[in-house]
Amino acid sequence: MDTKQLNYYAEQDKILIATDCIIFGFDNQSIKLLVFKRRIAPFAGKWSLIGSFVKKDESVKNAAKRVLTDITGLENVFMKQLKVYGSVDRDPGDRCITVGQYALIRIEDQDIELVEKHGAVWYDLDKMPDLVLDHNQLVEDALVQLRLKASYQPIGFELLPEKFTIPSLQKLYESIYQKQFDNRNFRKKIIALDILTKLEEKDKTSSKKGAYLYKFNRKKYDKLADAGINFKL
Amino acid sequence: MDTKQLNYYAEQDKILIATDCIIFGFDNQSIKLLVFKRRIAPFAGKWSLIGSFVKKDESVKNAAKRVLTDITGLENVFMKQLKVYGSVDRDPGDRCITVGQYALIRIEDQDIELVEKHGAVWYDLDKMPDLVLDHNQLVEDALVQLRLKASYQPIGFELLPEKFTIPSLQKLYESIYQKQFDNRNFRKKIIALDILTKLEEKDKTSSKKGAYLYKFNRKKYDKLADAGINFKL
DNA sequence: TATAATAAATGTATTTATTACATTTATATA
DNA sequence: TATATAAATGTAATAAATACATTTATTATA
Repeated sequence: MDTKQLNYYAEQDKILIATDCIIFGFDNQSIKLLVFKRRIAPFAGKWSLIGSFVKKDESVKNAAKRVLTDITGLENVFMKQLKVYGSVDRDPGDRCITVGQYALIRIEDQDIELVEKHGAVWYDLDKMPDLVLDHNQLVEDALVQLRLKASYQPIGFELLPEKFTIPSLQKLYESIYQKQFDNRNFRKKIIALDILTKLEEKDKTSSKKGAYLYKFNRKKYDKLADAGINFKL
Repeated sequence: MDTKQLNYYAEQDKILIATDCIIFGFDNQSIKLLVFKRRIAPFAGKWSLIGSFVKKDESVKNAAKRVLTDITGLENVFMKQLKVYGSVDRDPGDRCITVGQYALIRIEDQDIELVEKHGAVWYDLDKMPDLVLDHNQLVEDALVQLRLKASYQPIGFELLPEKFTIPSLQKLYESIYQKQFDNRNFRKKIIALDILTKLEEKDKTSSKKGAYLYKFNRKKYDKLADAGINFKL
């Protein structure tokens, strides 16, 4: 760093900065990712994460929120920074760094028309098409991050409907970790967290007996999210 | 995202991008942070993290490496991305986003002359001066990150000398978490990780009895760092 | 040369969490 | 009323975390 003054900023290189959203959604069966076919050259027509350049008068965070709202119609979505991808030649279009930001949404809440209008498609993790640039890497990193997050914070609030069953919460975890858990132990563990409120109602869409619906206790949930847990499955 | 082609990139805003290093060091007693007095306006003369603008022809990672080497003389330092700070008005100098990157170094390895030449100073966490811009926030976030990292990966390799004692490893953890641990349980737990090799030598600088020196078993250490642990203290 | 002072090293019993594992229950439909 | 289906439940065994006090090796000093 030099000792020049005042117009030091003016002498520096300016660079394109983008953000790409890794949009996770859950439909009570499995976790999915929203991607679309890129519209701009190079690689127009190839599968891509959904993103945008960051404008000079908006924050990096708001750029991602704008993208999310444009595509899904949703506001106040849970988003978290993943990582910056800043290598010199990651984008043949021009020197451009991107900030990966992942979002967690309830698929049922989306504005389907908007999503379809943009040609965006939900893919299961094990059926993801190949993506442009370093986007496969972003997805892989986001999954690692999501799994890590799930191990020290409760998850589900952002991905499940207001009322949900324990079997569907288990499906969420199984889908994130891509493995099966023992239902007795899962139930025991999740109930021990003391963040669920059991309702009288049952959901009978997936069995004759029906499964009791639960809600998250938002206060306790947030408290745990803040304090951190040790959730090993 | 629009559907224009080819020179779409050319129409986008370019933005200044910087990186700021949160440089953690350990001197066998406590963990410290390296800061210096900022040289450029605005806020010249105020305490600041050490950083640089990212040049068009270097990666974000290499910009941080360059800073580290310039200041400490060290190469191949452990560095990890923390977060992007991208709000519109974080820097009154100009619209500028910064990538926080934290480094772990052994203080004893530094090139003291270089460090002093730059007017950089090591501060204990509880004695840190107030920093410019959002740098206090970066430090706070880096600490949270470091504690999180320490809970799922072994740490110490990058911060301790090649040979070290268990009491000094404990001091490192205590310094990071800013609390005391029971020495019997700490020893039990760290030995159970099976990443230490006990040497015949003793270090007698801090007691008459002397404490046995240990080395990390790099292979096992890396394997654990990769696989992840559950290190709760 | 014996004694005091200092930090290092060590073990155990108790509590808590994790794991593995199989049966019964409620309900809709045939 | 029998059948099929997923939901709900409990326990014993093992492993991990915690709380806690004494002995040891050595140097410096009386």
